[in-house]
Amino acid sequence: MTHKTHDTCQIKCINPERIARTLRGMDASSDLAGLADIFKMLGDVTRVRILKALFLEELCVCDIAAVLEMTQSAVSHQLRLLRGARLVKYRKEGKAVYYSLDDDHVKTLFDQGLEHVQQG
Amino acid sequence: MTHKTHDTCQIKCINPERIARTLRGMDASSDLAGLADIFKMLGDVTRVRILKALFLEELCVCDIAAVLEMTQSAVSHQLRLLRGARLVKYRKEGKAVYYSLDDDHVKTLFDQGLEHVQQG
DNA sequence: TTATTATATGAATAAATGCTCATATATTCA
DNA sequence: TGAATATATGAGCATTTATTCATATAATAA
Repeated sequence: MTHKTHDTCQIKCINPERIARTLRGMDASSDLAGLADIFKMLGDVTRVRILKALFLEELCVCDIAAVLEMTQSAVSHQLRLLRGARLVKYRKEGKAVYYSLDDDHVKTLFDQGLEHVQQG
Repeated sequence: MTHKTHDTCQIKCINPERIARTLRGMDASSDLAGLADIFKMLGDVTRVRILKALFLEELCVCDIAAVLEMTQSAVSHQLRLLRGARLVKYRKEGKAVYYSLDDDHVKTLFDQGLEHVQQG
């Protein structure tokens, strides 16, 4: 992921005008790295399954673990990432922590993604 | 990524009915792994930048490399993945290979993603 | 208090991933 | 033909990442 590119393309390029034009368009587009991060967050089977489960029903951590047939620890680690991305919210009830979709934010993210890739 | 879960959740779970209900809903939802793969493909800055550039203009490989300030090799490797996901198409012209967005397929993917995560 | 239960988290590990380097495959041109 | 150009690709490497294991934190119950 983070091999920094040090040197510029050495190849004699075919069409400098096209490159310049594209570069101007690229500058205009704001945060492509942030956009990639959004997709990266959704690009994991476990996280997608968790989101799907939470779409169906509010669940505590050990319920999610049972549904996915995974350890509590693995689920908890992924929930932390989803929390960080504000894709899920939670409430405490005694010892249990109940997670649910943060619907508005999920929708916002999708709209952003759609908008970006479809028209710039 | 591929640490297979061997044993089932050992914790005494809080609500078996909720788990059963959720499991029925999960079964109904088809290909969550495929859905995650779609997002994974879009979850990389280089690939997002390539798609953005190709949204703006049809470009040959060395043009893309110049725009992104990356090596031809790095770009070519990513183009291979994008080709495999049918997010881009290409045509040959002499020595050059011109890439462009496979718009219909990009749109289809987004619609699928949206549909899946938003309602099931 | 102590024991139990539910969750969170740091460290370690294995697998995946993106890039570089070298090289192979076309294609064009002299 | 041989040289130059454009692209593709395999191997190797470093980084990232998802999981496991052990343990910490917090809440409840005895």
